Amino acid sequence: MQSRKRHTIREIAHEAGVSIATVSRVMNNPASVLPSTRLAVERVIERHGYLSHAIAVSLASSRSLSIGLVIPSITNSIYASSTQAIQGIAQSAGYTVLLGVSEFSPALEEKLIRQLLARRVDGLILTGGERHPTLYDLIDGHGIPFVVTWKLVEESSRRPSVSFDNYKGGCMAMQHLKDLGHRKIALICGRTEVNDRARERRRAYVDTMIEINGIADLAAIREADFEFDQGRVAMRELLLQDKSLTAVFCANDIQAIGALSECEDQGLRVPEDISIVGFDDLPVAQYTKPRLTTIRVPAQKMGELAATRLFDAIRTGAQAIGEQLPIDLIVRGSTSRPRSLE
Amino acid sequence: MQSRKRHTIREIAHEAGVSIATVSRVMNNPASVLPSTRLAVERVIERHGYLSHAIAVSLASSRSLSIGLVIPSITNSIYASSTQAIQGIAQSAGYTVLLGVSEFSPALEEKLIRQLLARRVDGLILTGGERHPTLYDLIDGHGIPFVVTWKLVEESSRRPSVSFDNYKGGCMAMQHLKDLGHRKIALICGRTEVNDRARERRRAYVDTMIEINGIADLAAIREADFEFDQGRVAMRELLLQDKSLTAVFCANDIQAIGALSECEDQGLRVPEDISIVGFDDLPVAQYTKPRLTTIRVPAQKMGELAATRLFDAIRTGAQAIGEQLPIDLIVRGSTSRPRSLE
DNA sequence: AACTCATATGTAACCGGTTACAAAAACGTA
DNA sequence: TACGTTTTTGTAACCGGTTACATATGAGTT
Repeated sequence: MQSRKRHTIREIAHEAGVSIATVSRVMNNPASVLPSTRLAVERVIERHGYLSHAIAVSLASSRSLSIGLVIPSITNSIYASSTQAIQGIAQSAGYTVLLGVSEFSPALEEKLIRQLLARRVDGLILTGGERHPTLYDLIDGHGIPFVVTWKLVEESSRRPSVSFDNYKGGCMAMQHLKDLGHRKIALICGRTEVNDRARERRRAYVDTMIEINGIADLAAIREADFEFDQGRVAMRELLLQDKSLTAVFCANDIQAIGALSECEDQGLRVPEDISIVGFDDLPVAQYTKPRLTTIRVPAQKMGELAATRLFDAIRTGAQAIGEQLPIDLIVRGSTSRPRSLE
Repeated sequence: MQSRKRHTIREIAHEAGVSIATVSRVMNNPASVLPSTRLAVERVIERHGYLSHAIAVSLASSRSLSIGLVIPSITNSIYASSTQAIQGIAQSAGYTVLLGVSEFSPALEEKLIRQLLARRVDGLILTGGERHPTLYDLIDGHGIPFVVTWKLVEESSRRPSVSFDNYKGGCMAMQHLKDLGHRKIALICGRTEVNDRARERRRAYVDTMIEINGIADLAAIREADFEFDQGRVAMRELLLQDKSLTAVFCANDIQAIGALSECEDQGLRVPEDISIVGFDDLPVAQYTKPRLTTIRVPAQKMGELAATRLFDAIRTGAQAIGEQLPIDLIVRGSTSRPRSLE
């Protein structure tokens, strides 16, 4: 059908015996062209398998029809599901998603954001709210809308976030353990120095521990990467350190599953000997043994809403509108009253 | 620092008192500019937070510095890990990844590929090998290199694939069950009409069953989506239908975990009462109870190699070079000899 | 001083579209 | 038939860079 040579609008126009403007119209606003002309042009386009040069279109029209998405990781399936949702909305709006993965590195994230701005994305979806103010200035300077996900940002900051409250979620998890009667609770979470979501959850842990015991023992905190094995190792260390532990709050399900597995390997029964609460409610949390008590976060919904709000902002030219989404404690089989209270 | 107004190379040039060509050189080939001039220009660039307009750069230089990646799903973490690998390689080569998610729909996939071609990606990474020949013609017509992943394509087809052999993997899994002494084996797999990987694995099942029993019972095959719950439902149906089943080959780990959970709920012990083999070796396969016997596929390695080969092809202008990657049977706790042979 | 040659910079055509505006064609009406 | 309107099409400036080529500058040689 199509030959090796790349076709341009001028060639199509010439062959159809019309001007380039007419070809452009046929592609963008067919109703504005006489049906007979349109048909003739369409035939030529079809015959050559002509696809308009989206880059040239972007340059000329100064709309890129693309948005940038920066996430810390894809393999952590919790980000995958919001990404998938964003992707779906963007796709059906005719937008392409330019993906950046920051691997939890602020420097890399900044580089990616610059790259995306250089590509003149029409909008930006970011993960987490913590970054250097000049980076926000840079984004503002380009006058493109953005929304922050996975991290609630105060209204007043003028940085719209479509997210849930990580601190609140952490409190719900901890409160659950407290209500069950646990006092000796440890924490396994992500690396707070590069992850403001983990930091919020950790803050919830600390505050609740102070509420319970008047003091929070920092030695009962383990920070690690989002991998099953890291959860396992952290759990092992905690058990070694304090035999009297009755519960662990794992600030994400991946680490919780690792911890769960370690307990089992050590002959500890969950929840009889030790209770475990996760965070995220990954699909797999219903398939562990026992099933995981966890905090359900609306990852997919958040992705959809973030994308929707971003497109609204792109359309109206105003700033995106943030929103706080609800979260739930999902009680399953991995938590119960501690032994001593049975 | 930077004002609301967008800056162009001409403004920078004017302010630095040089020509636009010089600014362009400072950005692309600093060594070709006198240090004093360069410094002056860089200062102006810095002061305004100027980022060159990547779209204009692409148009003028006819390189987009982007590649397209089309996958059927992100949430299935097996695609996530190859995607992450591709992303990493691309990023460090200064390329941006344009992501398309086809949701296992051939029509949507075609639309996405057209969109990516229109955006003039410098190369394309596709998932699976099966698509309409005219679509391949379209890609060839644009003269850009591509590589197929997740599906081995015959050398002769001139469609380079960086992949492993799904059929072989299926045979390894089935052979394992056969060697253990199983005869009544069921299959749970993906939807073969839209997934050529599932089709290959299914073919392996059928061939091995014929090898074992002289015939393959199609009633023992369940096709479903990649979700835990679908694996569970399929397993339930199979158990209802044939009590004498001693093993199930689940052509992916997600469904295998669902099936495992269903067995447990029904009071069947794995592997004593029933053996289960998965496929993919997701990280979580080591965290089920019992741990999952499965086929390890080199998802990450495949992503890295696919990207590397694609960039080689982009650089040389030749077609990409395919490669077959090895796979392994990982025997864990979910398989054993059937009861009758104990 | 005159001439070469290498290096640094500038000029302008070009990449492939969009779109404001002008021109032409078609239509309705007095 | 002539004229004002509306509809359809064409012309050309523009989007913001790259890059081939031309020109200017300066060092080195005789």
